[in-house]
Amino acid sequence: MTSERSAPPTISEVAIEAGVGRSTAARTLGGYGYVSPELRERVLAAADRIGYRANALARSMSTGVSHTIGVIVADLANPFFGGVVRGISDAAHERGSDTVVISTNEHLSEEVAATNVLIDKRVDGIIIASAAVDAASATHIEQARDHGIPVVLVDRAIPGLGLDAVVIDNRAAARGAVERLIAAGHRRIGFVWGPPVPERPRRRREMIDAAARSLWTDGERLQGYLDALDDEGIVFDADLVMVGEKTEAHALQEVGRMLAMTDPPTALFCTETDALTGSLRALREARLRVAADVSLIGFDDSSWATVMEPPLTMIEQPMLALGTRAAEVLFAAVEGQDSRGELHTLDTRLIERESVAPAPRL
Amino acid sequence: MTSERSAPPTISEVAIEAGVGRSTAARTLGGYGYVSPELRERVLAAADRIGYRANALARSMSTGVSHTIGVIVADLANPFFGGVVRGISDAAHERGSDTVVISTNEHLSEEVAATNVLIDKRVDGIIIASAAVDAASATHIEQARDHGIPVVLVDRAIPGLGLDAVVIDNRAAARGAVERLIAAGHRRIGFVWGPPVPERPRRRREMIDAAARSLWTDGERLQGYLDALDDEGIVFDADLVMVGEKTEAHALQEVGRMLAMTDPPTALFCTETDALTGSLRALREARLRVAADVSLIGFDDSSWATVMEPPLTMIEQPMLALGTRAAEVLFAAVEGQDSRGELHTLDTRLIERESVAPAPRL
DNA sequence: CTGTTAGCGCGTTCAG
DNA sequence: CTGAACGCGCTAACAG
Repeated sequence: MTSERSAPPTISEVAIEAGVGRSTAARTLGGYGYVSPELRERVLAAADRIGYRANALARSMSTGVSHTIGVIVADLANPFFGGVVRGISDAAHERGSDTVVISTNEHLSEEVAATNVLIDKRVDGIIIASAAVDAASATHIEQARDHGIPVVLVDRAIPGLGLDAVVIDNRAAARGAVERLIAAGHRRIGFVWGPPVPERPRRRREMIDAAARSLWTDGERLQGYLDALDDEGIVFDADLVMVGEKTEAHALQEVGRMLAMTDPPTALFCTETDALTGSLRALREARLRVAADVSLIGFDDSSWATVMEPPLTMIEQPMLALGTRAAEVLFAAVEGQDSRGELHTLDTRLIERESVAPAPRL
Repeated sequence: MTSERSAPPTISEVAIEAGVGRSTAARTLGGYGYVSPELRERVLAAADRIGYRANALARSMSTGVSHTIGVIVADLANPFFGGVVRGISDAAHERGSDTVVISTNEHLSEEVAATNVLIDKRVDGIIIASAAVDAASATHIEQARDHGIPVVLVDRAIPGLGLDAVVIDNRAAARGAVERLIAAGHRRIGFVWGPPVPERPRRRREMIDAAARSLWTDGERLQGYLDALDDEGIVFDADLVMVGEKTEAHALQEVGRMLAMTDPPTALFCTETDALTGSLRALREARLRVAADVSLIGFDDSSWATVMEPPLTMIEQPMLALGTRAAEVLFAAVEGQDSRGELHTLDTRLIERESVAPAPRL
């Protein structure tokens, strides 16, 4: 109602309008130092009369804190990351900070660029679900720390780097799910979403290494799968793990291949949402029913798992909690508590529904 | 490898390290003005020797542009908004800007606070899926404009405010879906996700107004539903529209109520994802099958709609495109083009699958 | 308790 | 083509 599009009012203009010195205005508006009730009133009145809003940039310049944290994930449109980021931003908001989010498409180069941008913007801290799999490929993270910016990892840990990480126990979760399948009598269990390599590794070790090289969580989940197999003395069959591009389309193809084997899997463990939908489509194409013909357990509980026919047994990840916890750990670091790269592990839950049935008799 | 945790290096330190004047360093590092190749080299070398990174805050102070845009949505964890925000941030990234996102839980008060924060941070522009339903409740948006910050609306328009908005044609989309149902012979069609009022309005006008008062999209979709009914001369039955809290649990309850009527709906039009899952659960509880017993069309195509049994017919919204388009419109405004509050309408698509079957004979 | 003064790090005149 | 000086809006020590 006042100005048209001139420069926003500054604290000096408020001071003039109120007829006081700059710093008196600054003190009341900035909420620090002492100022008499009368002047205080005058300043406040003047401020909103001319529509004053503090310039947070200028404030950050002086104080050195931006009240902004940075978040780097692979893809914000992925509901998992959407949930995590929401958790982070809620916790940040509670502490008076805002959140800038950058998606990297799982490319390390974009992650490095994103980190630099956040350093430039002088964010107070960074939370990152990194595509880096070892310390060697995480120099950009150390660079942030060199600039005095605390970093905490979320969803994915990076071994060897002394960094705090908030994660779930992927290995134990996977193991639990596969054990559930084995308990139902299954011995041929497909693993959907394996290492993204063109050539199928034949040896266990190679398989795990290949998976881990791509993504920390992938390696852990595959490990858990093997743990369960080992415990029950089931021999590992490399042909039962999906290999290649991690897309729904390719999962469809790989599961189709498995189903066509002479000794096909009677159960499937899907480590990701797209792996699950791909598997479901493969079953449909093969005219096989969930549970009745092939049992199934998925990762990342989604609302729709409930309304499927039959309802799907899933491993639930606490997405929001991963985010809020990561933010809490970050703020602790921002406030000076330097910690020794702990691994903060949150619980998962196997939600049993009806997609696991007893294995068919031989 | 160099500093421990001292203050980040400034441009002056680079100048000293390179043995040149401050502004020579500033010119090469800032990429403006002329500087001899030799000195240029020296400066660059010195810069990365001491790990210099420009302070974007200081730069913004001088230039007045922050290379940051703000986004306000109801809930980032909602896959729809996740997609929209991803689209926005991709487009912004392409133009060298970053994105700070704030969730408001659909509360106007939080939206106002969020707007103020963004004004304070001097973002270059704001994109907002507003909870405001009319100009009177959107004063915070005008305030942003008063501060010279362009604003564009996404997903939801606000009538009466001369603001650019990037939306889909909700009314036409809803109408198309309902017409499809009518074409299949249905005449008793339930509308799931109606006005969130405790008391069920009996008159059409009241019903629409109640819906529109809560959310612009809700009003439009209900209008489209009525348009289709009118066209085919089907009488409106207030008992076929859900009323009350917009949650999956309540949808379950309301659809259960409809199904128990003496003249129950033979088809359901669900305007939201949670409305859809709620409806699906209600059908399951009533031991009714999708298509065979009750036809169904949903809004917001999701990957899982494909793997349901039967696959679901859905209205697809271009989430990413909504975002990228909104960002483009915003940047046009940032660069000075002032436009006259246009409505940018993107296309939706009715994806026909198998959840619509002919209505049962009477 | 209030006003004055000096920076924060960078962009941008303006002389040399 | 290079270096010195001033200002962006605010905080923070300092006198009065």
